[in-house]
Amino acid sequence: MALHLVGENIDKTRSHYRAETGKLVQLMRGIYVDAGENIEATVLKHAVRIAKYLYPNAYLSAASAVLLRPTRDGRLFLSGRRIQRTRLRSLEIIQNAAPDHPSVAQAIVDDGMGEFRIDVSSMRQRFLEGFRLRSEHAASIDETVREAIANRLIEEYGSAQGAADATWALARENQWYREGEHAERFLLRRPVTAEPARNEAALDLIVAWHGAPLGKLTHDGFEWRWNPDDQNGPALIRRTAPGKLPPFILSLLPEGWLESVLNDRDERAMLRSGKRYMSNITIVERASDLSALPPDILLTRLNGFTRNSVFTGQYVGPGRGDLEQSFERNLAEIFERTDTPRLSGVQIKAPMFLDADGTLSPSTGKPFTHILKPAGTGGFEALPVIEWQSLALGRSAGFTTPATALVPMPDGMPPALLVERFDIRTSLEEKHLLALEDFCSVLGVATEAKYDGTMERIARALRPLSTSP
DNA sequence: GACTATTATTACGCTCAGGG
DNA sequence: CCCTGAGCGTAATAATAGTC
Repeated sequence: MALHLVGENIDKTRSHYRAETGKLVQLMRGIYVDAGENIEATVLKHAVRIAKYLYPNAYLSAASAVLLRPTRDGRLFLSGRRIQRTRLRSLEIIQNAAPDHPSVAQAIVDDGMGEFRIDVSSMRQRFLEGFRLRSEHAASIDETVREAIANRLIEEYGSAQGAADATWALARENQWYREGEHAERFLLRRPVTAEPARNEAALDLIVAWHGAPLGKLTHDGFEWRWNPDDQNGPALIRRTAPGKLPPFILSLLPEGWLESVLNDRDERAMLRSGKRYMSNITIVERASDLSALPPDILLTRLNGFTRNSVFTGQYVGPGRGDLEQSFERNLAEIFERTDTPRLSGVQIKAPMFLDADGTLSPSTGKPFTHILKPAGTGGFEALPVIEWQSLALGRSAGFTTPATALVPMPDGMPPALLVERFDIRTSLEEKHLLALEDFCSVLGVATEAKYDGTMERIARALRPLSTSP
């Protein structure tokens, strides 16, 4: 590792000591490089990382937003609150003042020291930046790059007029009227040449509900896009914040324990590593994958294998094993396969399948009919029993509750709670199709803010959506 | 762990080049 | 000739790397 940043991968005392003993060379306050290596090359290689370290609030703009590295002559373009020029050896970081409401997206950059995220100008923003007057940023966008951006915009918005309208919307917000006008003229004047430039990092996923495609979810390296198919069913997935993952999809993604177990870097990696989700949703890369996945249909009911609220079938899921291996690690292993359903929610849960002879096994490659909630550790051992108790109380008070049972667990573990899914079909002929949506996705609230809501807020959000308020 | 020195941030004023 | 926008410098202040 050739670059050392105080507060990121080295601490201030160590960096000072190593600089004093000649092992490191200080370039600027907080920025060090190995003394033995080619300093010029190191600076240029990690230019974006250095820029983010120095100016955490600025975003990459103009040519740098396209390249995600400095230009050939060593210039890196940022936009932020103020104008600032910083020179580090052969690298020049040029910052200009950002407009009031810039449109930025996140890009993922890997300079050999690991991936990190940085804000960059969106396509529309970049296009407008190219028409700024007397700006070095604008000059960095040459004719071919401008042409490429225009093509991407036309592709994204369907037509030159659509792209011009979208660009105008952003221009108006920032009072960049002159730039908006130039951009429109550029888009409408030129003959439309169809040369779809595809990004290697792009992702093209099919989202299906009960096995039938609902639409396409694409990621172009910067932003998510949701394109629904023509259909007459309910609009299950609404796109609220442009460029972001639709909240409905976001609410299906693993969180808490499962998220840490899967160890996926971001939403893209998560969606690529899993195929099956709650609410009868499948997300796959190829249409052929859809038919290969088992349909989630409830054929064996739990009450057939329950006596006195205790499960009487055979549990063949993961156990604790010998002392070395923990149950959580064994459970995590079933999620290594992409056809194991993913569950949202913070607690530990496992997707299970109950077959006709009462065998309860993980849903890997099998239908997902029941949810197993094992006991936690560190004071949460009794949670399944408490949850079972609450459901039983609710049932006797007249509430409709799903079928539940306590499952005796192997290796001396406390019992787990088994809950029957009520959102899946009970036969192939069944015409009722259900989907569940949590209020995070209805309200468009980040999953971290899950427990911050109020009843009033929920009621207000529900009223305009409901057909029988 | 506490003090010192450097740098980002902010506001404001000045200059320069285009445009009307 | 004036107005406007981009870029730069300066001074005061806040944050934190550097130093002991």
